Amino acid sequence: MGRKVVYNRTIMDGQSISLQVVQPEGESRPERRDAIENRERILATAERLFAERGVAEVSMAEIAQSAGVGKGTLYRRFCNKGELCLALMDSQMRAFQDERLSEMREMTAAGVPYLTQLARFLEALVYFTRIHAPLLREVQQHSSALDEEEVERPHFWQYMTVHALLQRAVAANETLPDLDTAYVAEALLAPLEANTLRFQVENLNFSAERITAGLQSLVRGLRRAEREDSGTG
Amino acid sequence: MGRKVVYNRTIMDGQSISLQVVQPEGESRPERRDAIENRERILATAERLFAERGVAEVSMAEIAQSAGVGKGTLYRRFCNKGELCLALMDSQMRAFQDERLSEMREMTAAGVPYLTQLARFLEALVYFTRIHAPLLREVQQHSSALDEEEVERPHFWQYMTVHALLQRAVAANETLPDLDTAYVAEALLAPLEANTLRFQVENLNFSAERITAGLQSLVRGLRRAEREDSGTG
DNA sequence: TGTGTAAGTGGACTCTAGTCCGGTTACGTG
DNA sequence: CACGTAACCGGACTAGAGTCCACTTACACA
Repeated sequence: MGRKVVYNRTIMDGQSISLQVVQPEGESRPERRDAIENRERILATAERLFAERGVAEVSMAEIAQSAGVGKGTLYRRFCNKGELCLALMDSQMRAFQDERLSEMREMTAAGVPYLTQLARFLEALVYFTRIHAPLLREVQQHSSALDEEEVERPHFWQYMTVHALLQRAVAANETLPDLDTAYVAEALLAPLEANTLRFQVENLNFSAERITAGLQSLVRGLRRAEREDSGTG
Repeated sequence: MGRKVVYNRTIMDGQSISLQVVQPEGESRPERRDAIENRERILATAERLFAERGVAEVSMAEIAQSAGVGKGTLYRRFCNKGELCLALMDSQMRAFQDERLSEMREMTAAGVPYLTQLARFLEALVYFTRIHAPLLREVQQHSSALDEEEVERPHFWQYMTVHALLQRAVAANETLPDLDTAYVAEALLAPLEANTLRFQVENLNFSAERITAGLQSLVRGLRRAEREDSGTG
């Protein structure tokens, strides 16, 4: 029942940001050669079939058959369809994380306010999520079912990042001091859930720019009004 | 493929709020007696089984069998499990809508700002959603799959309400004038999606009070800063 | 090079959602 | 009361997700 693959996670401590990669190959024995070949064939096949007909229209059985393996083999590597989808995005998710982290380091070095960094992060996330929405939908569908191990859920690092930025914004006096950073992080990420975003883009015809602007207006609302501190004591 | 039951919807036009109930019995022929009996037996059975073992643990086949009808009969009434769940909540959803509408009328009459009304609406919605989360999860799971007829999706009235309140807040000069009310309404409701709320309550141990407070801080952020209008032109 | 064993493999199996369709029955109409 | 028809009914059927388990094989070690 536990997941077979452990993905990388972003770790942001109080002072700095680091990327910690946890790989399954750190274990005792290396993967068997035939297993590696099969895994790669599975991924290549899934990618091709998904591209041809869409993620939702391709069954796990079909992927297995097309890849020339049995269902048992497929499920040994990927507990469910979501995990397979996650694996297909893995390198792009790593790249995205790396880009965000270095961008934030640069902005921090340049003295850009944390709330501005947050707005920028959300903007980037809008584009990333929109592009990968079909795969992410599958991923999130399955991860929401798992109660245990929230830390391992694929988008925990998004939450970590937003939360850390909010905490720093509070520490830097950019917001009201009693902001509930943990909840607000959840609330800001909720409209970026793949399903929700897809609905907004495809059914409501919201553009990515419009969504970004809307999120930024919410972030701006967190800002302590500049004249407030000279007001009623 | 179309839905068998049409539920009530809240209609908020520019000036007033009204509740429009659309009932299937407005059609040509009344329902057959045996059909009515079966429907009631199905609903009672489903309610009992859900209470005993949880919504997710009860299959449609089991409901049909326990109610003494075939699967075909069950699906004739309720296109999917979500619709069945929706039917089980119907009276309570109507009551909730009525309460909100009359509350808002009173508040408007008393001159309560629209953003305050919005905060109050979201608070009530937190409690409602939390209580009905198991059923709502099923409902939302299915409605997100349907692309067409967004107007009919069960929570459209929530969106309508929030959107209308935001529009009035803009008109009443309570917010910045360029607020994207359509998007912000979506964004404020996203963290109240049943799945999301359940995760926050059960896995993160957020209390309803905490969630309400967090949402209120976001709503407060929409408020135009009081001293702003005397500032830079 | 032989061997033990843990990892890998395939496909039959279960479980559930949802569809289909031939037979049945309530009920408005004459 | 007879009758036509549209609504109703039940259960067999399809299809997909995920599980299970007996069989096979790579590979570390002797």
